[in-house]
Amino acid sequence: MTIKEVCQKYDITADTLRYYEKIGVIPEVTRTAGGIRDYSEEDITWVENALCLRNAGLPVGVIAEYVRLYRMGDETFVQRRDLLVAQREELQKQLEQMEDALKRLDRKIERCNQAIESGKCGR
Amino acid sequence: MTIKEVCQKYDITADTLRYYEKIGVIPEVTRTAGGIRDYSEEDITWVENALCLRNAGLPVGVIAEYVRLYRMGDETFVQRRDLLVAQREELQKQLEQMEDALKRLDRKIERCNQAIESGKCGR
DNA sequence: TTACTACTTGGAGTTTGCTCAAAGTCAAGC
DNA sequence: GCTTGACTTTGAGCAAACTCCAAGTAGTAA
Repeated sequence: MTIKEVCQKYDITADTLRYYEKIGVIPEVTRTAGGIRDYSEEDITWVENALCLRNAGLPVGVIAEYVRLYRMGDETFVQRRDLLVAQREELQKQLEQMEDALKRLDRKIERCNQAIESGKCGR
Repeated sequence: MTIKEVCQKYDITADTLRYYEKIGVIPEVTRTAGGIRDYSEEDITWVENALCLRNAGLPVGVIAEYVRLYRMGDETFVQRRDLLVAQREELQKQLEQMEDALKRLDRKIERCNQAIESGKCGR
């Protein structure tokens, strides 16, 4: 799969894909004889992993660190778990804050709607 | 309430509070005769509002726009509601992505734990 | 009055995460 | 063989959200 196909599939730019590879958010991608990226199934899986975690707000440095540990093999299971657990906690905290904000937005929306319905809007 | 007390209360820096005021994320704060900020109850409520929405990831520009509309009075209920609803949708989407990521982390953590328990770790 | 500290402002600097540009390389079609 | 277009690299540039700094002022304590 070419870089173009991958970025169309996931709606990201080729620059971002190359950037992720450069900083280790995904491992080095398979290349053709000519040096052109040719994403394998496994490469794609790494891309999906990276996008999922990035969309959830995990810093690229943390994801890169996880990938680095993963590629070091079986000795790093404990470190990997510790990293993952720490990120899980961060994410959980973030989720709670977002639920708070959602409630706050809902209350505000409700108040706006009441004002609009009661004809208050625009005097 | 002085700026120092406010930033201790909410664990943010005075620079951030001044920055929020400057860009309109909170309205202009009450001052003493000498020009020093003296946060009123209402000012504090605005600070809490700003922090809640910021912690949930809303851009400062959007929060500032809401504050601007709010201060324009009753004519802006419809615009305010539209802004809030749009942000609510963003937030909802983000929440779903984070839940996905949480599941992904949990699966990874589980796999690490199994490897660790089965003595695979460290050979 | 004189220190001293905490505040003030405006503006520059930092970090994160991309994003773009320049210059060169590769592969396919004519 | 030559052109074309998509790829390659390196490095600079950019936006968001702070964060820090310098220079000045305000209020208190001795």
